[in-house]
Amino acid sequence: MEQATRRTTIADVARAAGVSKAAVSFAFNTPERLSADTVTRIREIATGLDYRPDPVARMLAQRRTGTIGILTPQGLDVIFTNPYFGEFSAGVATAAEAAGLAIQFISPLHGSLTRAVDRASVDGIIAVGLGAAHPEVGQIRRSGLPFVVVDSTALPDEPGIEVDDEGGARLAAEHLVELGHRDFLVIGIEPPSASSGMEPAGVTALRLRGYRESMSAAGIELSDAEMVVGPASMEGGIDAFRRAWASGARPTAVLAMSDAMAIGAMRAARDLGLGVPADLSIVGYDDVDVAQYTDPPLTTVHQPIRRKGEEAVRLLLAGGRHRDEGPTEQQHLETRLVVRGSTARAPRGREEVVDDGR
Amino acid sequence: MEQATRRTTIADVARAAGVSKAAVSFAFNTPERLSADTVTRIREIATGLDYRPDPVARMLAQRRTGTIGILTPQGLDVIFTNPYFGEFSAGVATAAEAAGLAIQFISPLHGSLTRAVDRASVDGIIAVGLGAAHPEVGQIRRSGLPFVVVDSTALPDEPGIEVDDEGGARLAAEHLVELGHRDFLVIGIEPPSASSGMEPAGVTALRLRGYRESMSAAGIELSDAEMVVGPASMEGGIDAFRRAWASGARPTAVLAMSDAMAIGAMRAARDLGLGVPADLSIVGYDDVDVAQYTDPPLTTVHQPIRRKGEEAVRLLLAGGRHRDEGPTEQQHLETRLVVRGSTARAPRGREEVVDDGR
DNA sequence: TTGTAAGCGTTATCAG
DNA sequence: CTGATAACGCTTACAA
Repeated sequence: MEQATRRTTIADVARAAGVSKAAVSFAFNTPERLSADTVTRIREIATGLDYRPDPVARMLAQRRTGTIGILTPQGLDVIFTNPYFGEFSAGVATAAEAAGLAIQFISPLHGSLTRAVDRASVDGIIAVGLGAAHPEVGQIRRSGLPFVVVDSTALPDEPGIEVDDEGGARLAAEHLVELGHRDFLVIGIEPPSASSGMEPAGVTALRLRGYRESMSAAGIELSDAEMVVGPASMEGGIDAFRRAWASGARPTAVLAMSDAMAIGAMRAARDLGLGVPADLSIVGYDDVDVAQYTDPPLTTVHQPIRRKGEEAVRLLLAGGRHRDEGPTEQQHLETRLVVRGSTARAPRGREEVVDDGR
Repeated sequence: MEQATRRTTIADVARAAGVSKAAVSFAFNTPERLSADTVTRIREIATGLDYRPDPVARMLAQRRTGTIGILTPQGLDVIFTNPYFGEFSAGVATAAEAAGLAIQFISPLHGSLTRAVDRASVDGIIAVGLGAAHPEVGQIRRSGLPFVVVDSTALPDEPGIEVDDEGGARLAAEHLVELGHRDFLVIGIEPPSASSGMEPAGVTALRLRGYRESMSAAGIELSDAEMVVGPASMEGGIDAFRRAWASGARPTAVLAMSDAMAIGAMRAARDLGLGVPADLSIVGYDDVDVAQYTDPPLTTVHQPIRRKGEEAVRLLLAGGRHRDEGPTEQQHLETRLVVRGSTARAPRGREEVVDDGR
């Protein structure tokens, strides 16, 4: 994979046009500094020679790459196939493109995120799902690169985008409680260290708290046995539900912390002969695009995923955090419940069993 | 978004260690060329000064970026939210990571793909879904960058990955014919120029031919009215089916050229009160992950999406095409039908109406 | 208006 | 075996 022939350089054009390299540069970047006809002459010769400035050389000279990095502790293979992340990236891409910036994914290289950060040539970083345990935050801060964090509640000191995870979870559980459910199964997202999960442990804690608030308001306590975790994927959801079922859980409602897992759980429940929502209600989280296309359509907590991405870029461009700089900026986004078809009143027969719920 | 303080450069380290810049470079890249203790001394000083080589400078000097580009005529927003592309990218990422390469998306910048190509700093390009109408192929070829094409049947002269699109389509239609269906609706992928579609017009033609082959083998001719196109997304599928329905089409089976569209069509059909597969059978194309999780699970044509990505990288690394070089290499991949729950025998009542099929 | 020359931070060449 | 020195290709003060 080597370049075959030598590219035309700015020197070639300069020589051919009988001008200096600077003139050629000006002809492209600051035409107003040159006489109109010199500009056209240079440009003609340049196109004739098929000259295109080398982007790398330009980056070095300008000391900017025109690229912003999306940093994640997960591998690209899981990132690219995760709808939540896809939509987030789409948001980032939209805003970046508008600003004329390219985007680059920074993901563990041969297992090392640190190495990946060192090798990445970007002007700023959007770190998503970084936990407090990730030393990369320090690394980035030391590097002096502006950065913002997303889905990283464990890093309250960093500038970043916040959404009301707890509030959303509260709404989800409340909805179920109002429908008469008392036997729950919570499906959480496994800590990022496990490498295949998509969202950070940070939001897991927050959402769990939200669930609990609504439940205890109704006099329900969630036991440890009523929660199971796994990677935020459809397979993860299937697996999680099966495990819970195998260990005796017989919920009438499940609260999944990601739509992907909710969809998986739905399939697993069906495979076990349960009707959704007749026998089992399911509420997801994120309101990913596909949530509208499952059958039944998924009741879930909506969060503005794409906007999160866009705002992250905006915040980064607006300053992010410079090394040793002042107070941090935070951006808050709303979350709301979207009731669709995967939830219904708790089944009659089961409702009896409720009170010994523990 | 500017860098705050100056980074430590190789010169700083050299000065501090009392050696030349070259020595410092060697200490990291070719330690064996230096005496053991000089190496450790230099390295200590380097880490003490928190020195990390500037990736851009390194790229310029080495004249390689360590990055391969994924080129698409669609915008990143559609790319990132399309499961087919996500899985393909995941494949590319896997192989790239193994080779220590980063990946970069090259997508129209302010509407211009050409501009994006010029600005991209990559060592090689994987172009997906480029039609013959895209002048970028010439641009890349002229640039001397190695490249391979994927999903670009219109470019038979370029090295690339081929899958048996036609054969897969044949199987899909055959399956339906065997189930007694005679009234079809084909949902195709809209030409790339329309900008929101995901897959190229090239495969549309190929798959259509496959459908037709199986049908005419059964004495069925597909009329123009029995085909509708749209962007390869779920919304595209909904819209396509609705349009067809509105203009009077009453098929018992639909052949969708992408799973996303098939899922959308399924939803649209349901919304119109049709049972799937009782009243309407649906076959998709691609066998994207989600196809397993719809209800009913989608019968579809499987193609090895991730492997396509991996093979593309392998082919690129193995040579791709250099400027003005010899014969092209091609890679062929299989395709097969996966029968799941979205297809069933044609409904009795309808089967009568068949023969006036046009 | 245009040219000169000094970087930008590495790696690679080539004497010592 | 080391270590100056020259690329690498472009931008950008500063001169002319």
